[in-house]
Amino acid sequence: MPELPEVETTRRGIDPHVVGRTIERLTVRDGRLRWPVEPALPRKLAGLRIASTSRRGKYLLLDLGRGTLVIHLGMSGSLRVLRKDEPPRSHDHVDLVLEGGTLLRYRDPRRFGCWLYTEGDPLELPLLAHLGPEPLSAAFDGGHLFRVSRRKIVSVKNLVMDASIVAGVGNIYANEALFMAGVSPHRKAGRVTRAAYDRLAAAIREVLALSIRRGGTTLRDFVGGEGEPGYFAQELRVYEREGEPCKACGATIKLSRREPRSTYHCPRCQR
DNA sequence: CAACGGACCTGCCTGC
DNA sequence: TGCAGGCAGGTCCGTT
Repeated sequence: MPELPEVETTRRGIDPHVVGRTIERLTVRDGRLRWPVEPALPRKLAGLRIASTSRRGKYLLLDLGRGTLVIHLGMSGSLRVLRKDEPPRSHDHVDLVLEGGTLLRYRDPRRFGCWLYTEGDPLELPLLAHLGPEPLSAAFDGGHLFRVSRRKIVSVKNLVMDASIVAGVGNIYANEALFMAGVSPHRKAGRVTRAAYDRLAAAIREVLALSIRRGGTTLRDFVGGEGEPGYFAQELRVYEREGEPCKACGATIKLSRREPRSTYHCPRCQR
């Protein structure tokens, strides 16, 4: 479910409710996530204070002073701030109970997410260390995409969805950014020009930033930290618009399932 | 090393 | 109505 804008929306939603708060306890109802939640985690977290929140790609980081909690929402995860007496529902696998009447509740039906804790530098975890630049940082631009794509035969869409190339771009925003840049998702990455990569990098930044301003994209079940849906779905130009007219030229939006993920594009606007 | 497919899960929708 | 099949916002890992 969540790509970078949804994770950032979640971070912004929970931040004012959790920063400065002390962890009373961690309740793990079902620790069978992507990697099992370590049994010692509740003991390690109790009494620690949340100093700040941050994000790297689609990973959410809670700085606890002594260590860092690293949370990923997988395909179906969400985090919400709730009152402590709110009864848990199905798939509410983890509660971070805070002093003062609130808790941070993690729901993840598919259990593709994770809760990890490290006392070292979280950015040096193998999971995070190989991530490419943050798309909203100065380190990410068309030159970067051009350099890392030479001689590659994967499609340009698969290239920008590779987290080691650029962090946080998933299927929705890859489709949207390629449309905005006028680049066909099916082109081989190594054959895309420098000028097209300049447009694509700009489009990626633009679409992510705009979606964050809209609170992310809610297609089915995404909610931010305060339970609110995101409103970017109404601005999608190609994603899940198969058979509908292109908003720019009127041509029919095409869907291809020949790639691992559904790929939408306008055959007239994107070359 | 790059590229690909399978794997991990549940829910929801479609079509027979 | 039931059930099989396909699909969904992610991404690691093993095999070519």
